[in-house]
Formats: sequence, structure tokens, C-alpha cells
Amino acid sequence: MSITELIKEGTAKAVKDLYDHEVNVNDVNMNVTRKEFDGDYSVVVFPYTKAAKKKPEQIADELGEYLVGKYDDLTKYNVIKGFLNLEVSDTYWNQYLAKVAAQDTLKKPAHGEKFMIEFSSPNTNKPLHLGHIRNILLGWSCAKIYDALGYDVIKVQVVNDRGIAICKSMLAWQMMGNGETPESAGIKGDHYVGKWYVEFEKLFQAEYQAWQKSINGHFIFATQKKKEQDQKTFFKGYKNTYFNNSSKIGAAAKAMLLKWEDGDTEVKDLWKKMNGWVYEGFNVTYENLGVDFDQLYYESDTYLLGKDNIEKGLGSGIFYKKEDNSVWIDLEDAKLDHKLVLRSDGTSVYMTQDIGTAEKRFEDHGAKQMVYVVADEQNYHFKVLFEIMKRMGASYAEGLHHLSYGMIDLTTGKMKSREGTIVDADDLMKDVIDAARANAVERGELDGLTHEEKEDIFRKIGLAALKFFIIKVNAKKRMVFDPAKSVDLQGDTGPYIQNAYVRIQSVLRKAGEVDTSIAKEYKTLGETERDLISQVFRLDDVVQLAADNYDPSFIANYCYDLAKTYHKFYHDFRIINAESPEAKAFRIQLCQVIGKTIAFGMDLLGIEMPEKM
RNA sequence: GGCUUUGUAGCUCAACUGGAUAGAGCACUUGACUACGAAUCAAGAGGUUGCAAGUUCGAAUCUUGCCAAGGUCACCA
Repeated sequence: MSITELIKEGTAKAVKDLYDHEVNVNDVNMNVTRKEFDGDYSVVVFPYTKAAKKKPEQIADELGEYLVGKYDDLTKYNVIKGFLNLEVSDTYWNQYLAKVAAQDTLKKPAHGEKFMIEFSSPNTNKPLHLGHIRNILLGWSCAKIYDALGYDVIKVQVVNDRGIAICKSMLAWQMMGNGETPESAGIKGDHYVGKWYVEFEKLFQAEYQAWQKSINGHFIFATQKKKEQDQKTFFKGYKNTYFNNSSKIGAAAKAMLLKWEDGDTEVKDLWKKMNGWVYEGFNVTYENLGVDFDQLYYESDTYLLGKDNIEKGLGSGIFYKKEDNSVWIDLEDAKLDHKLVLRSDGTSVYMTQDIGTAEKRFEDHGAKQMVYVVADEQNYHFKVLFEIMKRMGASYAEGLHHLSYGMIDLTTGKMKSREGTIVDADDLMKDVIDAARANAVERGELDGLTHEEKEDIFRKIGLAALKFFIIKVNAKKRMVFDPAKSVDLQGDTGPYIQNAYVRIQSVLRKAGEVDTSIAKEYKTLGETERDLISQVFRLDDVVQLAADNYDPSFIANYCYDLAKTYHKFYHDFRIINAESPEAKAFRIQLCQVIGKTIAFGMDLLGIEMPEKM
């Protein structure tokens, strides 16, 4: 039994014995003792005042007396207000440290339960940007966390490879590309295709602007504007209607999409070629970011799925049909209104596809848990989707989860493609690595290493700064991204934690072979030493908490706290020249365990540790 | 307007899910490198947790009402 379980169980037993009152072990209110007080764990005794009919201080005193008298692992207690502070024995901590030191992995054993997680989900008409990075880091980290808990994790990427957007790029390239390729242009494939998407938008805007000044444009504005609406706002809102109804270039793009749907070979070939360029580019980005996927689903394969499910649901009365043949679901009793699932012409919508894809994924892998990492603008969509799956009787409906995260704002405002304020993923990674390189070169700790070794370290440091900066923020919160701060290397940052790890490796290298078997003879643990072990003890809880909440930020903050305590320990205690052989053995073992724990925790965030920096 | 999320130090974030005097980093002021790496440590200053009620022994956290910001209310994806 672990020390926290022991305290909870002991407290429940004590309350029963002393006051004849039943307490559920899990209801015992206990937390880590605050820094300013003595002790390791604190039990809150207020809840027992009624049953005991005594003052909190007296209850705490009696419970403390009981616990310390009964359990050897608890050595001392003190009472402040209604809080019972308990001190854990040095022996317990020492044995716990030795136990962790002996483990070759901190992962939980595999139990075979499947966990599927979808993240990234890019469109193929544009390169990845900062928003994707947050998405990818969250998805990747959650996958790692569930893997560490013993799940069989399946990482999925859904590629939105079809639709009007990619047709725009294709059309622009066809019109103006003259057979150019990313290679001949010297541009990364995804950026290259993105360039043509922008070219299309330019053409369209030029056409749209001209139209606005034409007689037709004036007529539409005069007849359709809402009162008090100025020309600019009106035409902003009218853009899609114009694209669909009046635009020549829009008509051409739509014609291309229709050809694509008809399986026109010329269009399909072009589509394959340009998507191929994009995938090459994406793969480079993913590799630089250090992530990969187990399975890819292409929307071009799945966009027709779901219709059968709708048919089936119509039969069983889950959906209903309107006079115009469109199919709907009534979710008013779940406070979700009515939702269209099939158009009047029988074609599917986004929701239809998602229903079909969910079914297909379950058929393919049988994962009872499926997580979608998607920005919070789609909260409503997923509420509806999950409700529909439940009503359709999907066996896995309870295991569906939307990992919703807030969008990223820049210090200068929102990211908007129209205003050119998109932060490109490739540029960003290059910038952080450059910053790390500049800093490390100035420091000069890496002299003597080869060029490749150095570059590898710069990459690890730069990415650690970027990744940690993003992932330390609670996932569901909107966050502000300041490029200057994302390359910070001091304070609450990835490199700060890496530095703790590097110091540990440096000490261990210098110490050489040390016999740690006498570590248990060390009986006078200092406060910071106890803190470190009790923090290592917390790891399991933190990982579980992060998993339950689908939020890696818990682990990021934990790693920072641990590194901070280690830095303090490093400053306050001599390790290699410790006051006694036992103390040295103990501290070396402590360094090993902290190093292992930091590396483990950071790996769950997708952050690598360098040996030197 | 309906539904929904978020308001914590100048800035960026925490607060172990209702517990003790709300904590970190950055920026600012100061001290510590001839002891294992100063990307470090130590200290100072910085707060009416948007506002107001309520529940509770106890509220940043729960409830309600305001205020502010974001999202969403497409036969788009």
C-alpha cells in the first residue's frame, strides 16, 4: 500500500474507532502539506466535527495520535487550525526511492484496451500553421499519456484532401503554373500548393472588386442590403453567394469539383499530383516536429460514408424526413435543436460523413475510446455528433470524446489568413532552433562536439522551448502566443527543465561508478531531498489526472516543479563530495531517479532531452 | 438575441478539482560563480481573483444576476 492510501485508510479507520462514524476512504480529504508548515501530507478534519462533536483542533490531535501510534511509516504530526500535518518516515521515502530506481520503465504494463485519437486533420490546400501545432502537440501528448497507462494507442490523421479548396489551388496552377513543380520552383510542396491557393484568391478578389463596381453589383447592394449597412460590410457577407452564383472563376472551380466527383481522369491526375506535393511537405513538417501517425483516413475515401446509417436510422425513427426530402434529427430534448443530416438532393453534409467515419473507424480498430482533437469552434458540432451516435445505439458512444482546445491569439491580435497574420509552422520551428543555436554558441558549452551533434542539440532545445510554451497552457483555454517569449530559455520554459536534466547527466558522468546499495543507510533526509521524493511519488497521480482530463498541461507544470526543486537541491547539497558515503550514494540515486522522471514526463509531452546543452 | 466558453500581479500562466497567508516565470530592484554546469540559486516589490449577492466551518473554484471578451447558431467543412 502506498503512503497516501495508508493515510486515507488509516484516517477512515481512526474516525470509525474513535467516533464510531463511517467514512469512505476516497472521501478522506488529504493533500500535500504547504511549504510553510512541517510535514508531508495534511488531512483536513473539518468534515468530522459533526460526528465527533468536538473542536477541529482536538479531532486533529486525536487522529494524529492514533495514526502515528499505529503506523511506523508516520513519525510525527502537528496540528494547525483544522489541519493535521503528518510526517512520513525517512525509511519510507528511502525505500520508495530505491524502488523507483530499480524500475526500468515508469510506464504501466500493457492491458490491451484500445484508445484511438485523431489529431492534426489538415486541409491539403495550405501548409500547417501555429494552430495545427497546438492541435498536434495535444494529440501527440495525449497519445503518449494513454500509451504510458498501458493502452493500445492508435494515432489517426484525417486528411481533408477534397472539396472546393483544393480545386481552387488546382485551377490556379492549371491557369498560370506552366507546368512548374515544387522542385523546379525550389519551394516545399505544401507551401507551393498553398501559393496557388493564394493566387486563386487574388484572382477572385480582383474579379469580385470589379463586379462590386459594376451595374449588377450596385443593383444587388441597393436591393439586398440591410438598412444602415455600408457597402464594405455588405459585400463581405455577400462573398460566398457571389462565389456560388455569379463568379466566373468560382464557376470554373465548382465545375472542376463536379468533374472530380464524376471521376474525370484529367482532374483526378492533377489532384493526385498536387496532393502528392502537399503530403511530401507535410511529412517534412511532421518529422521535424517529431510526430507520426498509425493510420490515415482520406476524406476522398470517406466523404460518401454515413448515408447507409441515415437510412437505417430513418427506419427506426431516429431521423425524420421533410417534404423536400431532406433528412433531420430532432435533438430538442437534449437542448440541441434540429439538425440536418442529409440534403434534399440526397447528398451528405459534414455531419453525415462524421457519422459514417466513426462507424468505419470502429469497424477497423474496435477502439471503445475515440478522441477527436479539434478546436473549440466545433464544440456544438461534436455535441450533436455524439448525441446522434448515442441514439443510433453505437456501442462505443460513451467513449467518444472531443478534446476541445482554445484558439491561439497573437500579441497583435487574432491569426487571420486574410490579413496575412498566420504563423507558419515551418518558419516557427526554424526560428526557435535559430534562437537556441545563437544562444548556445554564445555560451560555448558544446565545443568539441561534431556539427551534427550540435545541430541535434539546438533542435532539441529550440523545439523544447516552443512545445513547452504551448503545452503548459491548459488545453481548453484560449492562449496568447508571443513569438519572442516562445524562444525564451530561462524560467518556466522547456530548456529550464532540460537544463536540470543536463546537470544531472553531468553529475552522473563525473561521479562515475557509485555503489548505491548503501543509500538506505542515509537517515537524515533534508527538506529538499524529501520534497523531491514526494514529488516523484506524485507522478502516477499526475499522469492519471492528465489522462482523465485529456490535458497534458498538468504534466508540463509537474515537470517544471520537479526541475525547480532539483535546481534548488543541486544548489544546496553537495552530491559527489557529500558529507558521508551514504549521503553520496543516496544523492546519486536521487539524481538518477529525478533524471529518469524528468525524461519520462517530458517524453509524454513530446519533448526530447539532450545530454549536454 | 438563444446556447456556450473564458475573465487571477504590468505581461504570460498556476493553484493537486471546496481547504491554510492565492503561487510561478518574464519585466523591474538587489545579492551569490576558485565546490558537482549561473540556461542556476537567494531576496525585494507587485493582488478587493471582472462586479454583486448566495450556499459553506471554509469560495478563485459551487449557485444566481449583472459587466466584458471569444465561439456558435449554413442544405460550408
